[in-house]
Amino acid sequence: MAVETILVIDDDQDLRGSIVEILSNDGFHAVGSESAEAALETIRALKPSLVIVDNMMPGMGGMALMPLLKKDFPNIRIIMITAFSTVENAVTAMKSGADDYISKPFRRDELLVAVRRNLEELKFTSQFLESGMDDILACLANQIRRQILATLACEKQMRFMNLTRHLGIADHTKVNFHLKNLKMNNLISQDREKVYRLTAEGEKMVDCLQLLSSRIPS
Amino acid sequence: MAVETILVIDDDQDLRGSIVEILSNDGFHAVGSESAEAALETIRALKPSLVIVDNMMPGMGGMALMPLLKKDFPNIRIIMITAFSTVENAVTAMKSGADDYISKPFRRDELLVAVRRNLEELKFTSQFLESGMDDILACLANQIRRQILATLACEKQMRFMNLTRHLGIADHTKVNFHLKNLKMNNLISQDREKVYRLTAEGEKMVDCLQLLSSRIPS
DNA sequence: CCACTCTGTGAACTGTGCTTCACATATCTC
DNA sequence: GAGATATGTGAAGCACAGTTCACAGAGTGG
Repeated sequence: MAVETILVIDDDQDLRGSIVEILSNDGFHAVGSESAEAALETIRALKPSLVIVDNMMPGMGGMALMPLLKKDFPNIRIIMITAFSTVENAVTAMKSGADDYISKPFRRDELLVAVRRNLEELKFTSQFLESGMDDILACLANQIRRQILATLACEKQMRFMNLTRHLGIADHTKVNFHLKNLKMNNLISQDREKVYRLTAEGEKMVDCLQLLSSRIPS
Repeated sequence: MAVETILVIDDDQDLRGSIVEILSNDGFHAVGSESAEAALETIRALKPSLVIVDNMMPGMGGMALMPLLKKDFPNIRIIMITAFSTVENAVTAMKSGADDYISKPFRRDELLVAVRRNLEELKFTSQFLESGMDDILACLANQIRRQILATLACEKQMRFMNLTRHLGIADHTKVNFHLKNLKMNNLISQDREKVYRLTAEGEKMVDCLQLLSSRIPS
């Protein structure tokens, strides 16, 4: 999370150099690549957050590169440089998978604005991809587990069979199954005396659930 | 959600009557029942929020009633009246599934405090059982669906194939599957021009997810 | 009109989450 | 120490979510 790396792909060395320079001066870690083919390796090595690519290049153009890129690195943002400011170019750029585009010729601040905007959006969307998210949400998407959390939030601590009776569930192994799940997700813990409690994270989730339930239309 | 209904089960008519009176005077809708057997029908009919039951009764005692009750109506709270204030009685009461207990003899305010506390906790825990909760959370517990939500939150509106390319997913039918799911849960909508957008509820969920992700430890 | 993209449906397959049952160890109580 | 209760494991089965594939009507552009 140090500095954002940006890869600039353009066969025109002058343009490429000047883009890299502009970005570098603005505090980004910018790297250039003179062809799409060469870029693929660089991307694999550097894992840039953002790629700026010219759509008109000898060999593989930007249009062809983008599907490949999106497929292997879905969370890399792509800004395409289109030849001239025509609606048509813009549309085709977006259609082939670009997240944004700028048209030649562009000013320094046009470039920087586009870059910053896309990095912002990237930060926003990548929040939703955080690894733990799936597990936590799947864990919460079960009535019994939420009931357990709610109960522990009220009673602070509880033993196994006590909890089972409290929930009115006949089969204790069923409760055990869900307790294990909650434990795996670090929402509850069990001390030496076998007493179950909410963890700090568990309490946070209880808060979140309360907030969520207040937002769900009845 | 009008007035909370409370069922009082006690074979002692004097005690039962006075409890019902105390509760009624405090604004609750209190009903009496003279045996556990008779109570079961009343419960089925009235769906009370809370049941107050004496554990020493001819016929089925409170102890025997509670597992039955919890099984059929897991979200009814049970307060047990124990004969005398002994630790032993309290423990066995809780062990057999009571949510709370009061010991004879008790004062008016002891009763009311216990009733209010349990109704509070009931309100809290029943939030977590809301029907829509399972569906929404299960819907959010999927990376692709969250990605779609995030994308729509950024771009406001998007067509099908545009979205598909943006996500970098090769198989469009896969995206379609998740879109359908999101639509079913009213998080996104589609107008006549086939443009997908977040619904109001979808936007709320995006907010919730953002909040959630900030609370999950990296 | 032909070709191509867009948008979507339905069926087959697969993995996994949840439940249930049978059984195994502790732990407590008398 | 014997019997009950508490706590937990592991395997079998079921249902369902997610993926993939084959296909099809609707639009669109040349």
